[in-house]
Amino acid sequence: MATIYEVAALAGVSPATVSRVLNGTRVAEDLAGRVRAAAEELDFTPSRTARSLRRRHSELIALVIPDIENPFFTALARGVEDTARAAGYSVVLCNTDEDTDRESTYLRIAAAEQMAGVILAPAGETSDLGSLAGRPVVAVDRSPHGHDIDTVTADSIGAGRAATAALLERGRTRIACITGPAGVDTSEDRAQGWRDAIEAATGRTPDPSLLRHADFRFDGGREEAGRLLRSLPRVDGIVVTNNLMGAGALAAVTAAPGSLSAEGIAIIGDLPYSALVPAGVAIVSLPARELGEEAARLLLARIGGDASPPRRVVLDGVASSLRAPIPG
Amino acid sequence: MATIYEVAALAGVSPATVSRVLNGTRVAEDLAGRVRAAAEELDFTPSRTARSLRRRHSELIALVIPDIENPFFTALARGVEDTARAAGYSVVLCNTDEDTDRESTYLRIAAAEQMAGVILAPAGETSDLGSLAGRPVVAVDRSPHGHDIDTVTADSIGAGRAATAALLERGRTRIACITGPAGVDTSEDRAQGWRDAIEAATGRTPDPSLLRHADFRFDGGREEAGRLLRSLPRVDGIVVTNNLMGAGALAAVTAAPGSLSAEGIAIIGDLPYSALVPAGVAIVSLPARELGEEAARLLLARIGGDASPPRRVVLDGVASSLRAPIPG
DNA sequence: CTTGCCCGGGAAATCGATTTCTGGCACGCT
DNA sequence: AGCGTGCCAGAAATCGATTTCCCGGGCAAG
Repeated sequence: MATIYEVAALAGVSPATVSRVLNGTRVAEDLAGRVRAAAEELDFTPSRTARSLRRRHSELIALVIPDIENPFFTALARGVEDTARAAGYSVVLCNTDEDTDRESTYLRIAAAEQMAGVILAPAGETSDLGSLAGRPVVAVDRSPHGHDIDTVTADSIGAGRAATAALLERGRTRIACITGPAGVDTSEDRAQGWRDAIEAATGRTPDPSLLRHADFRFDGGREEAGRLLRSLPRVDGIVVTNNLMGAGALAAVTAAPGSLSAEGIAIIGDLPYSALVPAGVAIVSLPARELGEEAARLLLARIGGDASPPRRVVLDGVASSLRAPIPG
Repeated sequence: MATIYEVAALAGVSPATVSRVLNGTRVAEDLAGRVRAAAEELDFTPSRTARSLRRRHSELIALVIPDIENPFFTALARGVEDTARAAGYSVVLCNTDEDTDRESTYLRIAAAEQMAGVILAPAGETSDLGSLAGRPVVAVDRSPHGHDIDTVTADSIGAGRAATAALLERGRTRIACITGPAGVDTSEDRAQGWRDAIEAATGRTPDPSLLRHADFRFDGGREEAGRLLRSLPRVDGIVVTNNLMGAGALAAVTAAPGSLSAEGIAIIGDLPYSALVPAGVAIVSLPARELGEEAARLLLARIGGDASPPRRVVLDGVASSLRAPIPG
C-alpha cells in the first residue's frame, strides 16, 4: 500500500501538495496533473486511519440495533446503508440483543473509533449517551428517555388506530391487543391507538383485560394469542403491535383451528414474503427503510455541521397495504 | 475524551508506561496501580484510531455480503457478529447487491481502513482481492474462482440430493429443479445434487429441460415455477435451490390452485417464521449461522498469525428439518 | 571487587495523513 | 520606485497511541 510520501516523491512535490490535490484545495494545474499521474501509477489509496486520526472523525457510522435478524431492522439497516454509502460513509453494524450493557459497550467503541456518528434504535428505556462525548446521534424507531436528540419514528398511534380500524370495518366487536413491554414508547403508543380507535367506534374505553403485554418476540405473541383464544368471553379480533409477535399470533391461530381465522388478526409491521402470509390478515406497514434513510439523512446533516435544534421526525407512511380479506 | 498523555501526567509516569499497563507488559505493581487509578479517574478509553495507525490494523472486520435483507445472510451475519464480538472485534456491514463493482469498492475501503480482515460472500464468479494487499480474507457461502484462500461453505451437493430425495420419497417421479445463475458454484452444485439423486433413483440422467436457471431472487423463482406448472408433460415436484426463489415458487403454487401442492416443493434454505410456511413443504436447512461463526473463527485465527495453508471447510449440517407432509 | 546481564521505565521515533505556518514570488497601487 | 497584498507550495507540527532504543540500577557470577 503506497503512502502519500511515495506519491509526493514520484510527483516531485511535497506531501502537503498531494493532500491538497486529493482534497480539492487549489493547486497549479501542472503539479496537480503530476500528482494525479503519480497516484494513479502507484494505485494510491489514502489511509483512512491516518486521516481519521488527524481529522478526528472517520467515515464510519455506527448503526446500533436490537436485532439484525428482525426484518424490520434489516430493512431499516438497508435504508441507512444505502443513504450512508451514497455520501461516502460505511456502516458498522452493532447488534445489542436488547441488552443495554451491550448497547453502551458499542457506544464506547463508536467514540473510541472516532466514528462520524451513531444511529441508535435504543434497547431499553434509558440509554447512556455520555460516552459519545458530543458525537452526533440520531435515535430511530424508539426515542430514548431523557435525551433531547434528533429522533425519527413511525406514527405508532396512527398505526395502532389503523390496525384496529381494519378489524372494526370487518365487523369485529371484541378486539384485543397484544403489545410490547410496558414503558417502551412504541409499545404504549400502538396500544393507545388501539384504545383510541375502539373508543371512537364504541364510545367506551376497551375492557382492560383485552390489553396484553408481551416481549415483542415470536413466542410471546404466540403464547398471548393462545391465551386470548382460550379466554372467555371470546375475542373476535386481535391487534398485534409488531411483526414478530404477529407471526407468533398467526402461528397460534393456525394451530387452533376453528377459533379465529387469520382475518381476525391485524399486524403492525411487515412480514417477509407477504405471499406466504395467510390471506385475510390485515397488515399495517411500517416505513422501515424510510426510517433508516431519514435517520441517515439527519445524521449526515449533523456530521456536516448542522447545529439547529434537535428535530423529531414522525413518518406516517403507515396507511398502506392492508391485505383484503378473502372474498366471500 | 482523555488521552494517554493526561493519564500519564496524572499518574506521574510516561505515556509508554500507561500503554504497557493497559496492554499487559510487565510493570511494577505500584506504578500499574497508579496508572489504573488515573485511567479510571479520567474515564480513559484509548483512541482506536491512533492504535490502528500504529499497529497497522484496526479491530474491525468487514463482512461483505450480497444482500442484508436475505434471511440467510442475516443469520450468517449474526454468527459472524457474535463470534467477532466475543473476540473484541466489531463488524462492518457491506452490502454489495450482487454488484462486483460495489464489492471491490468495499474491499478497497477495508484496506484503507486497515481493517483486521474480511469475510466475503462473493458477489460474482470472480472477485478482485488485489486491493486487499495480503490482508486476511475468508470466503463464505461461495468460493471465489481462482483464489486459494480459506473457504467455508455448506455441502451444496448434499443439500441438493437431500431436497430431491425428500420428493422422491413422496413418490414424485418428474422432478424439476430451479437453480441460480449458471457459473455460480452453489447454484451448480445444488443442481448437481438434484441430478445425482435422480440418477441414483432412476438410473437415468434427468430431462435437461427440467433444469431451470433463475437469479436466486423471489421473482425469478415465482416466474420459473409458473412456467414449470404450465409446461407439459406436467411436473410433480420442484426442487428450488435457495430460500428467496423457494418463497417465489410457493407463491406461484399458491396462486395456481390445483396445479401442484406445497408438498411437491422442496426448498434448500430456511424461510423465516416457518410457522407461516405452508405445511408439507420440504425444507433442507442450511447452517447459515454456523457458516458465519466458522468463517469468523478462521479469520480470527489468521488475524492471530496462523500461517497454515488455506483450508476449505464444508459444513454439512443440512440433514435437518424436513417438514412432514400433512398426514392423509 | 569488578564485570556482565537482566529488567524496568523514560525519551523519542513511528504510523500516514491533514493543516497550520512561513517564505518567496508576482502583481497592483500610490 | 517602493510597499503592501495575495497566492501557492514546501517545511514542520499535529492527531494519540505503540514500540523501539537506551540508560541506570540491582543482582549473580567470576
